[in-house]
Amino acid sequence: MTGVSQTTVSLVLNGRADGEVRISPETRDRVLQVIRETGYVADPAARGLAERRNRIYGVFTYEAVFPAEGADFYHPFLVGIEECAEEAGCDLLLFTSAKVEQGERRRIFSGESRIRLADGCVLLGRTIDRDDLSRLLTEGIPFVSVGRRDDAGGPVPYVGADYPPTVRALVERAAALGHRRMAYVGAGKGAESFADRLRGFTEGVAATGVEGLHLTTVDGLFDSGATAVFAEELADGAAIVELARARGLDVPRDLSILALGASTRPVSTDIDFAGFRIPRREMGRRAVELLTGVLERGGIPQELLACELVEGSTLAPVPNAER
Amino acid sequence: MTGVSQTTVSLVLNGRADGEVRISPETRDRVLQVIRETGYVADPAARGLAERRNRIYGVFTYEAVFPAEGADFYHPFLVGIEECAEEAGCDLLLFTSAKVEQGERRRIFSGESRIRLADGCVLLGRTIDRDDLSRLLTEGIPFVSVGRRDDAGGPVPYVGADYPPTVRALVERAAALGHRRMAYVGAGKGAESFADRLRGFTEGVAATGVEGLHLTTVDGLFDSGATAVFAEELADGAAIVELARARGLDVPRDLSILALGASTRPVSTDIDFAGFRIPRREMGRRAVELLTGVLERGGIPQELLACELVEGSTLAPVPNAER
DNA sequence: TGACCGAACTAATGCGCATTAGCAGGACGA
DNA sequence: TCGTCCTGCTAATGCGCATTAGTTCGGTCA
Repeated sequence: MTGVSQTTVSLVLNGRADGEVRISPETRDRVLQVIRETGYVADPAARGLAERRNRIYGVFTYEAVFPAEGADFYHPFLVGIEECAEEAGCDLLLFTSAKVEQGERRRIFSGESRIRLADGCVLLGRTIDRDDLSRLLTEGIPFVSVGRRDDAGGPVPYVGADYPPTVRALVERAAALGHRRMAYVGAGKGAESFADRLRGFTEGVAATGVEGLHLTTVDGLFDSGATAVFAEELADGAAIVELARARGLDVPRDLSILALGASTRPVSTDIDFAGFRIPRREMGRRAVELLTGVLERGGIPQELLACELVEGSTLAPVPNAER
Repeated sequence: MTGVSQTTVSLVLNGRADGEVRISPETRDRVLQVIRETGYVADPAARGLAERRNRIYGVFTYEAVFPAEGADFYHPFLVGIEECAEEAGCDLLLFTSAKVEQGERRRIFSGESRIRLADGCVLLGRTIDRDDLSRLLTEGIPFVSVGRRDDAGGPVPYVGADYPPTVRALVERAAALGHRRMAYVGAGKGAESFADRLRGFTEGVAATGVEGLHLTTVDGLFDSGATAVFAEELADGAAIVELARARGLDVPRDLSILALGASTRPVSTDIDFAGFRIPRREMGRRAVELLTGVLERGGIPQELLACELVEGSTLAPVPNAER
């Protein structure tokens, strides 16, 4: 339509009137005019193939991004991810095609993995398959995990929540209120986040010189003599409160309960737990920022963000305690 | 590595051992073996370029897909969309790059529209720009709107909620309870959904022979003598309840209030309104199904799904009414 | 007048795949 | 012995762009 070559249009479209190549202003205007009239837009797929980048950030989750029911642990992360992707001018790709079989959870590398459609990828999940992680590393696919991850055949890029000092601070806070016997209820392993929380608890106990117990389940909790309980997740905390009340105990007068972070399981409680706030939105934002950095400069970023302590109403001084 | 051509690998990869082309079982197995060993996966971008399809469904929303605050009107739609995309084996692309300027809402065609990255697109929004719609039509981009849309230079493919008969049924229900003077509060235009609700109200009023008023705002509502109020949105209903109570009115004893569908605005109320349930999840699912149909067979599907009436606790008989 | 140069473009190539046409070689029938 | 057909494969092309290496043409200068 303009009588110029495809090359010229491409050049004009990308504003490449710099040193190497030159286009006369008249030609440029003419091309731009036609582009405006016809509403021509370069095919992003072809552009991506040639440029070797698609301006797409992938978001991988093992479960549905949009959960059908109730409280959504991952939502705040996604809010941050979307905000930051918007600023970066990238689209977000949700790997909904990664379903394996009915009932099974998604897999990053399942058959025709379409992960390479994205320039890079943000990984979301309480745990992430170690094989998936190590394959991502060996294949050199740029990614950032939301949540700290142990090495998987090499260091994993992540932005996590800094649980150990946070939990430790909570232990110290409880100790300052006179608690001398505390219990951590939860696996303390499996997910990195659980291990980190238990570690913080252990450190805090050591630092304050109080007695610390680690119980895998609530069994024996009420006979343990603990006056402060650290629940691994919010849902655990809610369950413990229920049990305590059923035994006629008052929370926090008779028993203090601290919930370590939000819950990855659906839970409905309006208890204002003492504990901390995971900076989920910030983590999402930061993950995208780090991913952008990885794409531009490479590297294996590893960051931990501080959690904000929450006063709550489930932590009280030990009555008649000798301070 | 196998000593065969790229063509052969492509053929094996796609299981194209049918009529036209044939590959000997030995060769096939050898190729598959190497594929398994190396973990080779075809580049989806190149594949997309050649195949002219990406197995990506786009999701366009004018606001953030993951809203930062509170109640999320669009979430249930997205649940359905994700479910169905998963079944179709497609990935979902969120057009987060479509941001124009700080504070402005997204636009479908802004500069470098990347919408063609998707094979087709699902549109979500209370209203959708008419120019955007008509351009989608003229450019022949496959899409399905969630929510009925008026023609925009041609019929628009959509799956909507069937408001008119639903609202009409509510009017009849109110009439059966003795209400003889009813008011519709809301613009009744702007969005197709509002127009449809008002239309249903008007039809219902005509069919039952009661008096019907249309008020754009709540001004004058309490002097109108209406005993049943139809609020255009949930948020309006909540506001009206507040106002009524402030005037010392009891809902529903003194005034019945019906909320027409959920709210596109954030609202926090735990009132169990009489009204109906918009089948949002189903609409999301159906939109993806229809989009798949459009991609395979073309056409302009237009569907309306029935809404389920909700009994609620804000609709009561008129006291001392002559039935 | 011819060598040289820069400005303004374009031809050609490649990105990594899918697809089509065609080729080599063996079997088979006449 | 030759033509034909079938099997099993590959060369070549194109998808729509970005990019590189020219090419053309009109000055400029010696």
